[in-house]
Amino acid sequence: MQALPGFRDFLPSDCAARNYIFARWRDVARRCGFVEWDGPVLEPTDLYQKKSGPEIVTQLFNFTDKGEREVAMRPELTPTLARVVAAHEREFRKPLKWFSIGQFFRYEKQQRGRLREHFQLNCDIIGETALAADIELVALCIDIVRAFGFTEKDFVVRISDREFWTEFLRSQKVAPERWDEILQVIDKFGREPREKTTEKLGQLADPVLRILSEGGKSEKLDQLVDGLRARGLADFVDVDVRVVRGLAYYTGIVFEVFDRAGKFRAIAGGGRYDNLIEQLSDGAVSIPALGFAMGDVVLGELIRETASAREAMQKATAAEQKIDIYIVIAKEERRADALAQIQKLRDRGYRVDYPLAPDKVAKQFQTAEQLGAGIAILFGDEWPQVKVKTLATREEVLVLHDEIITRVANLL
RNA sequence: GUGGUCGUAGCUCAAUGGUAGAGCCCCAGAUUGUGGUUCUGGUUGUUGCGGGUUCGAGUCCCGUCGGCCACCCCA
Repeated sequence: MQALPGFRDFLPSDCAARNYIFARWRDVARRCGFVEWDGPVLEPTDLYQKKSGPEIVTQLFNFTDKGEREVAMRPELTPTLARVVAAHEREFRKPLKWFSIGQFFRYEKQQRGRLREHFQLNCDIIGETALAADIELVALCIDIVRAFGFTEKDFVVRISDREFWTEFLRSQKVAPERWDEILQVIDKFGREPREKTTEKLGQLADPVLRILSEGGKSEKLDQLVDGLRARGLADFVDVDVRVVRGLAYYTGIVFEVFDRAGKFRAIAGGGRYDNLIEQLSDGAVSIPALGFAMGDVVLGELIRETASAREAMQKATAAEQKIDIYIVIAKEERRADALAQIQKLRDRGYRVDYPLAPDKVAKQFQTAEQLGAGIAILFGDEWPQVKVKTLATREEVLVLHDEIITRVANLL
């Protein structure tokens, strides 16, 4: 038996890496004033079918439950967020700055960096129309990637604005019903043959291709970059109007994070979705919002393939997995005394381990070493004294058992 | 979902169509209370699974499942 395709087992080292990622996500988000929340892993399929665009539906991990309900494992958090905010927004002062770390699912053939399950950080700002919110969100996104040891040489945030395109389409007198379709074509630009793009755009082909090749400019995008420059983050961003993102609900600024080498899929992506909450609440609550998501899979790959980031992670996870004290029971008749001390040490907050079954002293020291213990305490013939050994220096001192705590406090 | 490619021990990989191996890991020892090194010994495989060709298949053919890559799509 093995795990289902696209689902991962997390062995201790994998879990350590995962916790390392979560810890940095959480730390930076909290540092920026975001508070953590979460929603259900299972949602009504309708939640996604209605508002996320038709593409998403074919890739849902969905089924009919025993109550004949059509349900789906959540593929993303934003629809849930919109629902929750619509229901509870009056309980909070605006703007809300919320983040969440959770597992998400999709049903599609897996590939590298693309599984059927992954963990994602979501950060959203709700109830603020000012561009300052967009700047804050992009800055947070940059700070989070930086927290893993990456620099402007390692990654870039490509920023665009859907309004840039909607204004263009309005100026070209294109019917609003066709906007989403044309944005999809722009999104695919570069992944599709040029002739196919031209054909789909029809008479819009010339102006659109001109913008795509010359690059677009807008006052809003300039202001956004200025805001980031004021924070010293301008080197992390590139304005690139080719970015529109696949989801239909985005209304303004959109952005994606890529590794500079272009080797991986997007590390993160997001944007403004000012109408989504109103749509999902059937017009009951109208409140602007924006957010981004960052997955653990691509980020983890980038960490493992970047020497500095990899070493930082290894150092942190090694330290996290180490224990403080290993208890060596040299004489089984001292086991009860050892356990009494173990309990005391653990109550003091030390990480303490010991052999569950009788074992040779040599083997016990080997185990102590392997577990990364700072010190070993040997219980044996010296009782009521014990030997406290600093493993790194091999120095050993005899202390009375009721002085262990103070001695240990000095050594660790 | 479509196409290509690969699948051998827990891991990394060997083996002209002719008896399935190595290293690492793990376990146990080196006269019984001291760890990173060393030495000795040991466990582990229906060669992913199921058919077929052949005197004989890990090796060739077909199917299937799984991994990887490209497409599709991207939250």
